[in-house]
Amino acid sequence: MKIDPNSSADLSAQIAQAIKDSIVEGRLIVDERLPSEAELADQFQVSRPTVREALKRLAAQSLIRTQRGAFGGAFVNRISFEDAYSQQITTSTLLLSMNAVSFDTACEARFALERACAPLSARRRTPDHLATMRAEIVRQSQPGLSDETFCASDVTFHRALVDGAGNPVLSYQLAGAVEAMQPLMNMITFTARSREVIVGLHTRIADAIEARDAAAADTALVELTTYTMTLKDSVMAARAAARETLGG
Amino acid sequence: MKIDPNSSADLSAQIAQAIKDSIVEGRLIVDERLPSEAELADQFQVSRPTVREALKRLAAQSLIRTQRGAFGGAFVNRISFEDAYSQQITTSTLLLSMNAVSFDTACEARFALERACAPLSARRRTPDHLATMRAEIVRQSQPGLSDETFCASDVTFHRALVDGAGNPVLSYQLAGAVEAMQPLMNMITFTARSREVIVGLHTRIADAIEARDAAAADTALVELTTYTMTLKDSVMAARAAARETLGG
DNA sequence: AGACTTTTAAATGTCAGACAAATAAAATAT
DNA sequence: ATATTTTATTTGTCTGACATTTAAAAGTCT
Repeated sequence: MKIDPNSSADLSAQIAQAIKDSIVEGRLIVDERLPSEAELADQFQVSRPTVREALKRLAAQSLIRTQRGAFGGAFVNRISFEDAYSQQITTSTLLLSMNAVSFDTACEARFALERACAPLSARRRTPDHLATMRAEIVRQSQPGLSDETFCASDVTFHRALVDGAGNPVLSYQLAGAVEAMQPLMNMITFTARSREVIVGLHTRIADAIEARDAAAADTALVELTTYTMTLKDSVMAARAAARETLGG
Repeated sequence: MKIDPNSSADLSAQIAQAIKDSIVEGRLIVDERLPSEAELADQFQVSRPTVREALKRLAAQSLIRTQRGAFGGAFVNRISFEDAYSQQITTSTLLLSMNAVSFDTACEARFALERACAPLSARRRTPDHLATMRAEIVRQSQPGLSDETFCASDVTFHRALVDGAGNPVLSYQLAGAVEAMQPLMNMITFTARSREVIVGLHTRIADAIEARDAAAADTALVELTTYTMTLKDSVMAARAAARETLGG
């Protein structure tokens, strides 16, 4: 692990990259202890605060964890799905909220990925997954639900569908797509009528998953996609009209 | 933004979380300048090194960037797809390499997601995407290619297929799944015979995408999935047999 | 001998103060 | 008007110190 003191990059960034490379390429293995901060400072010929900044960069990516006290130190972390989930959700949310992505693009990606999970979910879902879906459908049918609650329930429903596939990698990938869409979905479920339609489609999806009927699940998902896009278009049109009225 | 000095968590972690929340929830917007390190230290009632550790955590997640000099400082970063890609790839690679995921699970996820892209790619692929796919097929047909080169080309081929869908969110999601699989794929393409079959299937996929035939592309992808799993099983069996011989 | 308590050493967490280096605005000189 | 120099601000880095945590080691009591 070498660093270049004359490089334009920060020393702490270079050190973090060097250690990261060691982890990714397997030179440092899970639960292995890194040298102490003082030793690292000595090895890289920098001060301890610089080493610490590098270690904090790695900790922020869940690549290491630190423990205080004698025989403490920095240890290579076995990255968990939970860690990966939350990173994924944060990144996806920011990508969408910073307007780098249109609603259409995000929506298309989300439903394309979800359709990929549906056949697997039809085959492998457990009674637990089904129970979650049914429970959320009941919740969504309650009158007077806030948009936030409705959409949170929507997310739970779809995550149960995805988790039903029994593939943690798919769950991890979809977590970002589904959760990040929630704020965007909030704005299109404000009428009782649109909620009714969504609940109806959710019921058809749950029925199909229960019957292990992949084709029916796919059909319902496609309809939900189409309906979501339609709703979004009408919301946009209504807003444009409102602006027109105000402007004129 | 408040922090609790008596909490068990590090001050720098708390500060990083507080600022992160401000960004995710929109109180800090893209390109907005954060207070200087000295001001932050004052606000949070901590020292500058502690503030710096917090900022480095955020920089590691591409949430902020820093600039030296007068009128420099820390600015909220507009997260780019490139940043998101590389984070995604690192996380996925680590998840797989740390053995949290079996080959079967990773493979299933990868091809399920890829099948989700294929119909979109058949509809929207540009001549550029097709040209990349064809070029990589030619490369893969060359004799004497190293496993690494063959698999790197494989990744490029599949990324062209995915990018053909013209949906950056899908490309971003798939980047992790496809790239992270590469090291695992390396071990199953060591015979000329298996490469021939893979190239044949790639050709069928490219043909289908060129003809905008989504169904044919899907069929070929399914066959590629099956074949990949078969190859992996035979590799595993061969290894087990080799161990048996050595052990007996 | 065994169980409990105290000591100790090592490591991270935090702080204070200083200087270096970069950078853009402001002031100055041409 | 342009080019150069100065200056103030801010991040990057270093040194040295102390606080806190922790587990092993040593000591003490039964």
